Amino acid sequence: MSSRRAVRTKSFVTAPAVPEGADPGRDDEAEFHLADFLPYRLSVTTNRVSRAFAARYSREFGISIPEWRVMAVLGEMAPISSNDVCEATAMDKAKVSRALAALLHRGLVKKAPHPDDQRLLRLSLTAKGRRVYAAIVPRARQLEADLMAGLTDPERRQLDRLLDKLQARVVDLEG
Amino acid sequence: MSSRRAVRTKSFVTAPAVPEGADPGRDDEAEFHLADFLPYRLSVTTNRVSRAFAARYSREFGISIPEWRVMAVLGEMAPISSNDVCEATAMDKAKVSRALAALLHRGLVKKAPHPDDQRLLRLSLTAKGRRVYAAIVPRARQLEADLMAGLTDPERRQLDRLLDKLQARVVDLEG
DNA sequence: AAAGTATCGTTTCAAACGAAACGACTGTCA
DNA sequence: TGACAGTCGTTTCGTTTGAAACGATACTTT
Repeated sequence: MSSRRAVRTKSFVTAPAVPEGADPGRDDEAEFHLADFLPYRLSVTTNRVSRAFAARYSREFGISIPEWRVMAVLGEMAPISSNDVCEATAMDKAKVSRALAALLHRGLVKKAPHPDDQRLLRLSLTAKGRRVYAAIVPRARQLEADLMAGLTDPERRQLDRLLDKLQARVVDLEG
Repeated sequence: MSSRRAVRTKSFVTAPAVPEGADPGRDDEAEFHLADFLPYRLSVTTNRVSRAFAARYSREFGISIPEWRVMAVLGEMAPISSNDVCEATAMDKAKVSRALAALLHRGLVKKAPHPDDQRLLRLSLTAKGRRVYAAIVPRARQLEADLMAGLTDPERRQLDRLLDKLQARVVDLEG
């Protein structure tokens, strides 16, 4: 693959690659190409992945991604509080609250007051919720496997490592 | 890094790691950990990157990410149509239309009718838009460099390759 | 104990979103 | 030519989003 920039098939573009204002004689400032810009590429790829997964979860289980995340952490470490869910899912509390409302309404999750601190909830899956969870987990694994099918094992480990590094880096950048 | 699962500092969790319903005796079905689930990790990392970048663009140039993307492709290949912008930015036409409205309003972009096809727009940066563009591009490059600072050159190339592969893969998954 | 501060989860609010409807224009086919 | 189908960009509609306000509970300080 020489360049990532797609050949646009139906375009009337006839302009030179260098915009009017630029001095074509010198290019110490190389052109900027959005298609090669990592944050852009990261965003596009990730959004596509999220959309594809959301479509599957919705079609097969009638569940959204925020709801799936909540179920995932409840299946993993219930009983926990809403705040704990926030931390474990990297979602803000409003989003978690809304996802929980939907899951409670559908009887997949139950909440009880925490005995020692009335501000906290004790959230867990219901029996029905556990059944759904048991059905989703293998499906999620399968989808992940499909997504990673083009990668070798060392590549997957590498991707994992690289995401860790970016993650660490962006935490600085945010502050 | 042995495990990615964070030690939650303030939690009342006392439940066993294996949920009630599971049979602790056999674990042919290994536990599922959201924190190790690639689509989740991809999403969290990317969203953080996007938020960090959005904050910078907004603070330093008063511009949103959709607006920045539109300016980026216009700086790169104006004059083009709105549809061309859609393709080049991977945004849907409504989003592009709204970003354009804002940029037109601020005098950073101009639009003209296409002479051969009255349905099409001929979009390009204004002189002011080009000045802003010239200011943002190096800044974007700098932010990208900051983000990638923890990676070696081979790692960056590898990340690029891996994103390409995922991208190719997810296009299948979507259909 | 009373007052002041902090935390938890819900709700409100305005902004941003994508899907779909739309008007305007072009190309096709009879 | 006239109908019909397709494309382009805008707008509308209902949903989702995060920030902030909120009531309720817990902790701290006096």
